[in-house]
Amino acid sequence: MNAAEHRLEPLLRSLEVRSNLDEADRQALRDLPFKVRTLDASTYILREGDLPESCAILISGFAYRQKLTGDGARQIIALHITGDPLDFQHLFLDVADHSIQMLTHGAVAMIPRKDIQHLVHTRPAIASAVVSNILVDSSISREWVLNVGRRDARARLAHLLCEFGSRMGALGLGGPDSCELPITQEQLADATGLTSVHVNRTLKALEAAGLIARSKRMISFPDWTRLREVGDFSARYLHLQIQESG
Amino acid sequence: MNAAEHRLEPLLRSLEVRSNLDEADRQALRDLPFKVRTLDASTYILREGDLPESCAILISGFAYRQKLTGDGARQIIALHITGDPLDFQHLFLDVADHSIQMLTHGAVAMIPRKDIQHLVHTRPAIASAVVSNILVDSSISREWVLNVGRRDARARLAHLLCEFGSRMGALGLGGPDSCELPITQEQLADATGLTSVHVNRTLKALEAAGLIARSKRMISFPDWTRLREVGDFSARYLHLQIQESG
DNA sequence: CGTACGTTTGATCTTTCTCAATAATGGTGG
DNA sequence: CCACCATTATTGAGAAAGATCAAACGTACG
Repeated sequence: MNAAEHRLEPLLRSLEVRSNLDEADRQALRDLPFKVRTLDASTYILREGDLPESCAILISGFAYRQKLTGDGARQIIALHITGDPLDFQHLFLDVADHSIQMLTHGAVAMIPRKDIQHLVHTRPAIASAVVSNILVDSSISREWVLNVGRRDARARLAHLLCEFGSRMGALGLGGPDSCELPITQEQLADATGLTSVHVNRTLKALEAAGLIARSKRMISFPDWTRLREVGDFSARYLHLQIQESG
Repeated sequence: MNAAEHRLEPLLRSLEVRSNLDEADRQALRDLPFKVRTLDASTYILREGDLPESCAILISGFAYRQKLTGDGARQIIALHITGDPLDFQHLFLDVADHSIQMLTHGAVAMIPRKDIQHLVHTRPAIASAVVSNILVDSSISREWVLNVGRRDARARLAHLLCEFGSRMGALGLGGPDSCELPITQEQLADATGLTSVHVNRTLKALEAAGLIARSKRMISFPDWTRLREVGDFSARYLHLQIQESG
């Protein structure tokens, strides 16, 4: 990363995956006031029940959304990567209905609600980008319901990995056949509605079948085509403007 | 229902559950051009891959959203009741990423995209109501991920029934302890990620425990408090302005 | 070099699925 | 109103995916 790069540049890249902004829109976004908070892994960005007054944008690292059942079981609801807006929801709703936590060390830009609201009201292209972002998050949630509800462990994990790889690829993070995946097997279990033990066994099976390879916090996809088949993955629901191989 | 009632009145009631509209907003909505389509149960309103040019509002009956896996397993992603907008998503995105079907016989009002878009651009309160509706659907999807991913069959079904009862109650459809539930056990299975056989057994168990009672297409809740406990249900994620007992 | 966290493995148990058959139920034409 | 058909609900028996419990193994880091 260019040391002099504007801190909100990842947000622009993320929005421009799906929406067209002109130079004035881009500049208006760059001119937003914001505070950067550097956060360690597992720090809460937002807690269920909060009434946030500013909007968090993930400008480096990874994060996730989660909900808990009454008896403490955890479900990860979404994964987020550098550039993702985490909080557009609270431009329109008051109470947070879920929590957001850092997955890795990273940084977040906090932008006052009213400043983004002002841009949304004055710049149609930005309003459209904001709502599109909200809608794509919503589409991903629906796909997760299908994934958790109707696919077996093998397909479920393969699908999750395909989604992650595709989204990383669309943002230019990670090469065509490998990317960073800094997540524990327990978190993977919480994202897929499985047990960490079963995730471990299923991951090993995928690896033995030559569909993935793991090392440290990286994952690679030696046979992307077959991984997509196994995971029953089609990228349509991600609404990427350029439909890629994944 | 008043025979002379405007056909879009259910939409107004639905939006006003969460958003404040003034009389001019209401009139602008009533003045929208639309065509009514009467539809039988299981008719498709929208298919995955479509590029809809108009926006469907459910003005009577029930509908559901669904996605299919590659090998034909079905997951119901959302249930919709009279008054629900089914298609606000396509004011901003082009390709449908899931299908919508009628659950019962009913009717839909089709409003041209551009006419709603015009209202959204000129009436902030309507824009806010539209986006809030989208966000609440999104919140419900997240809760469904948790429900399907981390609750056992008993809790999962109880939760779904609580959600349905609460939403019906919020719209004034159905009394405090019973409402219409015109859904087969197979559809209930597809909504919860279970099998119809298991849904049947679980439903009977809930009934034997005195938590629900079924007859024809009605369901009643003899012990709402305990049903909420069993279903681990809290209505926060529905973002109802008036927090009710459910 | 020890502690904490994450991964891996084995053995056993449970929930839920699958397969298969039977009973209700609702709607239809006569 | 009745006989018939299609759909939906119910029940039983057996199988399987995944959970649970418990322990050992690696690895990073202070």
